[in-house]
Amino acid sequence: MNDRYDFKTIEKKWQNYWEENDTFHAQNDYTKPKYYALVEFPYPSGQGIHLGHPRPYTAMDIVARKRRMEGYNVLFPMGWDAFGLPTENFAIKNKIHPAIVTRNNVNRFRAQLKAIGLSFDWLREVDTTDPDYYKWTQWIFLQLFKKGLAYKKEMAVNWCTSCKVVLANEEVVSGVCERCSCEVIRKVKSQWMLKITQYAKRLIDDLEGLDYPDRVKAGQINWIGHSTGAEVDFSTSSGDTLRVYTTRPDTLFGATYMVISPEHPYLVKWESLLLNNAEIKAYQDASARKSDFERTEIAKDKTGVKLQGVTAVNPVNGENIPIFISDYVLMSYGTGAIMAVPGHDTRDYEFAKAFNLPIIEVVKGGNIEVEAFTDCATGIMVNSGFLDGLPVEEAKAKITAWLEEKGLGAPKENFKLRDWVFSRQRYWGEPIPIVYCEKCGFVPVPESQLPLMLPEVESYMPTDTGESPLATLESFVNTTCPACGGAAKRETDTMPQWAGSSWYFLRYCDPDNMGALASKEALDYWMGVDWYNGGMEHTTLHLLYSRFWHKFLFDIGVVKNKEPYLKRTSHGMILGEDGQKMSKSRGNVINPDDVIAEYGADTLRLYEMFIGDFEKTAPWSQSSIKGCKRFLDRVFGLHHIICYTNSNNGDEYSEELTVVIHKTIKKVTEDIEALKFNTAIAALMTLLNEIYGVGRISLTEFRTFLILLNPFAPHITSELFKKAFGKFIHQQKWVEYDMALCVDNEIEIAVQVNGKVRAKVNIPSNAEQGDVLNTAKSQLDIARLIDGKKIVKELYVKGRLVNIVVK
RNA sequence: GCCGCUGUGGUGGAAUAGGCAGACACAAGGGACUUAAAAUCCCUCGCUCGAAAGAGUGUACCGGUUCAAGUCCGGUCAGCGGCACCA
Repeated sequence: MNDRYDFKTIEKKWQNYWEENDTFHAQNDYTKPKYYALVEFPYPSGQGIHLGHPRPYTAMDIVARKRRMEGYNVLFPMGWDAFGLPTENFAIKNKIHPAIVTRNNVNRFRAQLKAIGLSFDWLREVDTTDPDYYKWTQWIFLQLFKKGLAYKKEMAVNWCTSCKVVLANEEVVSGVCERCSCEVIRKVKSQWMLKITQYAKRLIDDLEGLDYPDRVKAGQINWIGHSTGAEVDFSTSSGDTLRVYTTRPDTLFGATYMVISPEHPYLVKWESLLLNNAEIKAYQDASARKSDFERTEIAKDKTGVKLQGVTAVNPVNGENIPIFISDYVLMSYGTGAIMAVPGHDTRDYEFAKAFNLPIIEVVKGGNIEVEAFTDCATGIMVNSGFLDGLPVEEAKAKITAWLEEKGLGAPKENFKLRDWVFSRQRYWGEPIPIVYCEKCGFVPVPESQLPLMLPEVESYMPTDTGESPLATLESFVNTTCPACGGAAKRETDTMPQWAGSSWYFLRYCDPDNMGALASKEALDYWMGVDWYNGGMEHTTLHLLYSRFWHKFLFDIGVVKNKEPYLKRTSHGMILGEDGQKMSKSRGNVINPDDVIAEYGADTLRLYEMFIGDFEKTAPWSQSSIKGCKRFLDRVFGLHHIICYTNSNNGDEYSEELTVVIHKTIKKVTEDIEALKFNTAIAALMTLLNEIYGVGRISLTEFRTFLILLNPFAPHITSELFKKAFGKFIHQQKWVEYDMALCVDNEIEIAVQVNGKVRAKVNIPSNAEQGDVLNTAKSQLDIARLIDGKKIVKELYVKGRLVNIVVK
């Protein structure tokens, strides 16, 4: 036998075997216990996979392979989130149809993933750009529309000047486009919206009981931004009332002015009463021109204009107070109007200082000469009439009840979450299946006509008017109204990339179903996803969107679980060798294809898992990976020391290895579940070192070792197992350990005097405390140290150490 | 500002539930084998003093609790990620 492990041949051989035999195809055998392991499907970019892809994929592959050996019917699928801008931009630039670009990219991705030896069920592959798939994306949209959760609205949207496309708030990062880093401005457009806000409360509440990392839950809760308070009506001199939302109704006595958003309809309605319309108009224009980002960037200096000609009345004390417009009040949150309490709100304080407005202390505890006092926990009400002397929380309840009684206000909860802007003016997305008829309004395309196919166009270029390229296609646009049969026009916007990924995990359950997004039986059996691993960057995007869609599908009876994912984990990023994010511009990109060519897929897998804590970022190292290669070469070399005769130990392990093997089984079994792949591998390395220390390995031991290593390094273990046992390792059962055999008979413990280790002694692991202490004290080093001293305390921590405290 | 997280050798990182800090690797140094190199094998490897035995010291910093603290508590500093005029 050649001593060097020929990974190129062997890995290819097993990949071919798995492929030809559909080894990892999940059968719809509903009698077996199921396990659904899911990883986020990739966007098949033109660059192929990068080193970040194999990390989560290998991790869940390890879980999937282990689960199969544990007897589960495992669904571990893969697909392509293939609609999207980069493909479209590439298509425009190179004059190739985006569908062809997609097909090429997908083929490359698939080949690359297969070369890693991932045990995906390739018979269940899905592609969001496949009409048989997006038919159901459109179908879900229609259900949303029918339930009033999809609506069209004229609104200021985030407009990327380079992509010429509307972006969701979530896609705007620091004022620039998440994808191209170009400027994002505000532009008024008519957009399809999804009412995710209607699910805001449930999206928070149902997080309870889900096995998600706290940082993910906290991220979503923050993003949804729930608050409770009250709405209060302020009468004004126009005769109209202005309604405000406040989380601090207790401070109502301290409200010395009001501020409304520059876009507030009050300004239009009462324009005739206002004496300084020119000034107001100038301010409105200035803030309209600012992007959301600019508006929040200059947060430091408060600006605004006082309305001349109208005033408001504070409902609790009847005081006349001025009304301002300022862009620190957003029309999109609450009522677009606030009562300003400068004594107890930092922003109001700044504004009051800038405009020299009165500041009244109504909560005692701080120093409002210096800054606003905002602490709700310790403050006591003052200067507040019937609220005086109450703690803040009691005052909130009392004033809210009072307002309700007087008909001036009511309790109210609010969310920062906004509805989901669902329109994109691009070609490469799912057409929105809606027809606009002058007579009937927005009419859904009949479900029997789905999929509404993406038509062929001459050019995919977005138009300068901001319309989708589909708008230039008269044969597509002009149609008849499904309701009245009259002339009508099709919607030409397409869906955002998040649409297809909001339900793809359902399609995997039954990917070829032509009559439903998946059969009821398949969904009932496979859902929910038992373990979903993916990136932190999707906390407020994909993860939130898909939870929303799933809840909707639950409400209309399509799925039986109100939550799609039972358990969510997140992996850390792989950085370049310089500790920076890998990027072409930094020149620190390492190509997985090259790594596989040089070291093999098993080594890549092993190193990706060994590199560090799975949940944290880790820098790649071209030299550290060699350790994993060496390990596998040494595993291959085990055939030199196999004891084939093996006559006297049957199913048992040898005396020298029994404990370390049981310990390793326990460690690997538990560490995989806890995402501690790095220490699981370390334990296998330790075991291998022990085996080489002993100098021989029995077939039973070899078998156990290979099974433990198999999820991490499936190719080499499949080969060695087949050679040694003539069987397939993926058909074996996972190995078990005996707790009683995880401890050595004799163990070494530390002996401390006053908390410092002064000696080590060997004791039987089951020794009694008294015997251990006597042994410890009889040690020369210890006897010397405690001689003549008074023993204050003696402790024995079983199996660990002895501590003798002396004075 | 708010929320979440992190800080351990030359490097990546270990350390159960408060119980021997540095597992497992990488790099480095020394040695064996080799004409030589690669590969492989053996040894050393936190820091200070010491030839060694050994002693002292050490988990960002300051303090506390404890027989015992990387781990728990209080405070400080530094860094990372997310949100950010949300009333």
